[in-house]
Amino acid sequence: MAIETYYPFQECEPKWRQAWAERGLFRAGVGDGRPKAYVLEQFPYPSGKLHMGHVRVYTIGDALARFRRMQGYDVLHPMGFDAFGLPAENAAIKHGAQPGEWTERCIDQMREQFTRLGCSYDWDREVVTCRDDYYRWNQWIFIKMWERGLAERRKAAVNWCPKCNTVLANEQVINGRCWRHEDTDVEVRQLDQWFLKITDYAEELLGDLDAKLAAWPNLVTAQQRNWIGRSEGAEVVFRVKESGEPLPIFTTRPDTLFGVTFMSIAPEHPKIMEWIAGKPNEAEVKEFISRVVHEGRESRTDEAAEKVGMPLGVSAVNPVNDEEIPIYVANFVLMEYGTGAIMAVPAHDQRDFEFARKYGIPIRVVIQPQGQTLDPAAMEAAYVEPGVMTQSAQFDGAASEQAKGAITRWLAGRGKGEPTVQYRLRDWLISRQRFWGTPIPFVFCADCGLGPVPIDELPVKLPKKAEFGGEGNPLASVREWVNVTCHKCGGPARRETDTMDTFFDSSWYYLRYCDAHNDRLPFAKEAAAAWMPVGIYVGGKEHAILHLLYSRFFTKVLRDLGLIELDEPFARLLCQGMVLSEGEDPRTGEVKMFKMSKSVGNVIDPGELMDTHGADVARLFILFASPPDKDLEWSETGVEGMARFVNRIWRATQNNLETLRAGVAAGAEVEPGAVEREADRELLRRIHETTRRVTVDLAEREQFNTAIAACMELLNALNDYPLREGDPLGSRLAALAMTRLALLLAPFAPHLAEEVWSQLGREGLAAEQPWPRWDAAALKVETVEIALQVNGKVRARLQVGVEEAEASVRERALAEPGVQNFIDGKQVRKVIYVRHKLVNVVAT
RNA sequence: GCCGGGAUGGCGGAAUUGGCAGACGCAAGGGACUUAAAAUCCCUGGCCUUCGGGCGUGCGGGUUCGAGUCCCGCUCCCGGUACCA
Repeated sequence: MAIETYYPFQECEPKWRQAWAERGLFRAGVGDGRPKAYVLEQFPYPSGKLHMGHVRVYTIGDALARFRRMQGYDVLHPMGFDAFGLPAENAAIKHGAQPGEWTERCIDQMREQFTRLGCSYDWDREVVTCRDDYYRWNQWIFIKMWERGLAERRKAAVNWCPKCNTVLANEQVINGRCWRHEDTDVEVRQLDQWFLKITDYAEELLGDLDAKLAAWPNLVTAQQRNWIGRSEGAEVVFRVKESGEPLPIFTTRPDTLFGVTFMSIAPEHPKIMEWIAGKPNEAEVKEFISRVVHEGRESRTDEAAEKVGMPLGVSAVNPVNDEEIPIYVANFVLMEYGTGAIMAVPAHDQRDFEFARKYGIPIRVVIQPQGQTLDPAAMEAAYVEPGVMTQSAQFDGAASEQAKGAITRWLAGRGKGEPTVQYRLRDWLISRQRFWGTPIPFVFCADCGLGPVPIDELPVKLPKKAEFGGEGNPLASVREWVNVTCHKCGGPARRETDTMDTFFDSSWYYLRYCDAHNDRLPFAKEAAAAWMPVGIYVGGKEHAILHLLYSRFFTKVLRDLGLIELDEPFARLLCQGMVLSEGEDPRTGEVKMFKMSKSVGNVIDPGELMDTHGADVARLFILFASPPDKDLEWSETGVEGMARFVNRIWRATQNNLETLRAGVAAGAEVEPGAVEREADRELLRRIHETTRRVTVDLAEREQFNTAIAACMELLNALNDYPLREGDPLGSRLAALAMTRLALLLAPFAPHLAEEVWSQLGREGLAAEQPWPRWDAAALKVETVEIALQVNGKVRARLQVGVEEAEASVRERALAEPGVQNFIDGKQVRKVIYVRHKLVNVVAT
């Protein structure tokens, strides 16, 4: 009989995908009372092509979903497309197509690739954000937010990317540059824009990180904590000497108030122009401000940038001691944070210190380090640590940490200040001057002003066609779309042409999956309650702030709108690492591991990989090569090694097909009590041990690499097992091992699992089998090998009975020649006994 | 600077609660089969060694009978973030 040496994945894989589809195995919520589980991966932008990073996330998610399904859960494992956004619009400009047509083509291609990878999605629930049956609910939610005062249009200094031709959210500005255009500095413009008041939720977003997201990676919660940036301090009301008007500042160091020797305010501060109008220094100050502002935010906010300023010729009065101090305009003060004005304490703040030295402003020490005395003239840097209060009137001698509260209370008692909390988090700017997004459903009427489109007129659909490539937002040039009649007065009105940030779309899509076809609401409350929260969410850490923070915000808003009863959307979060491969740095020529990218020339195409080795080898390799949260180093030889593993399984099946089938026919279940021979017991123990390890790795640890390693060990054990002709128990055992291996591999290599399952003559599909259980009785051994140590070093080993008494083990251990040699001539001080592990003899 | 993560053979990585470091795989060397190669199968392998043993998880200390694992102090690497008052 000719034996097939290679697993014929080309024939097997499509066959099993069809079988799954026909059985409808992946449909969720078919109402049979099984417990529910929600496994979700971040949906992709439909570029048209899966890259290796996609393969990694979706393989991880699919393995978890398949596992839970076999465990008996009713699993919701959906997929969709984050389909609005600039690339489609750029493609439209480049190829002369409409963004919608281009996007739908890409979606078809990607859906095909997902299927080819063997992903077990419930496609009935597909969500595509650029279709009006989805984005109408964006508009609906937006209007509900507006009604609650959570969405508003206002004039503000906003970030503008000249390449995207649109504004950006704060979260989309990285080091002063556009998140999509690393080479493009963001400009600041004063514009009327739509904001979502995420700052209203700052405290809850922060608090729930600790209270409810203990199962999230530290990396993500820490980044969110930083981003929200809560600072406790005090608002202190200084007064302008000349006019008496209040000039509040925010500080986290009220303990240093007596050391204030000047004040700095932001160049954009609205008071400046009032103060200098008609003064001799007016031209000079204006020139300075103009220079600083034009210098650009990027260089101005660089910490290394020189601190420069200019006195305004106006003084402030310090509320703690009525001292008059000069007010400077300074380049490093930000208008957006606090009040745009800061009290300056050169002795205890490094920036103020540098500034004071540069402009000859006095430095007054008000906090002394324990047991030392600082001399302002000799200081080389500000002293920023806590210490003992000095030169601070009645607070002298107190610990500075205590004085913070004391001084704040003193101020509050006199109406000169109060404790406050500042956040770094800014409101979310969500309007974009682009075509390919959800139209913001508002209308401007010259008489009635700004108003929402009535709910029953939603969706406001994008026009089917627009002209791309011209100036500005293409939407604005579609006259018949823009010009409408006001629903209040019937007069002429104009649609808002801004569209929503695509992060709006992705902030609630996971809820839509719960009830994807609802045409009355975004989703029914009961449907969301049935599935939410997402049990495990798999995705990249690049969304640690953006998408994950916005989604948390939306969940809380939707809760407050009464749509759900849920505080946090994602119970667990798994952030997978990047896929790297060897490449050559285009600049330095250095050869090392890089993230796959065209510029480095180290991209591996998943399509080609699946052509060569099949989907299962791709899946297995990507899960095996590295733990999921670490970066993965691509290795062609590693992939080949995985193909060898798959072929070994195949051969182990084919070489003994008759025997294995006979074993299956005879009932491939073997009770632990029924085995006598050592080799049989060993194989049975291995089967159960592997079951245990794979189950624990999947259920509790999300460690696929060790789970697959365990499967490899089981195969090795089976290959070493002396399977003989005419040994019914042996053939049943081997059949059990092989069928078990198929089931344990089913989450990782689903096609292969089906093929082995069916080759061995088992009924049904592997994917619908219950997840195997392990039997503790089969894990039992009669003897274990323990280590014998002398002074902590292993000197011998000993086989001991599992039930053997401690005294007996101690006695035999001491009698071992390997131990005796090392305690000879020494005195035994102590003998440590650890059951089933070791005996350690302490001798000197 | 601050926050988070890491450092284990030639390489990717294991070690689940403080208990035999290096599972599993890759690469390597040797052998079998073959006219030959590929494929496959078998064997070897942390380093050093005077073959007794010694040394080994980034470095230096500590706790412990025992430390990759816990504590203190460093170094380096990766990621995030930063004139945030």
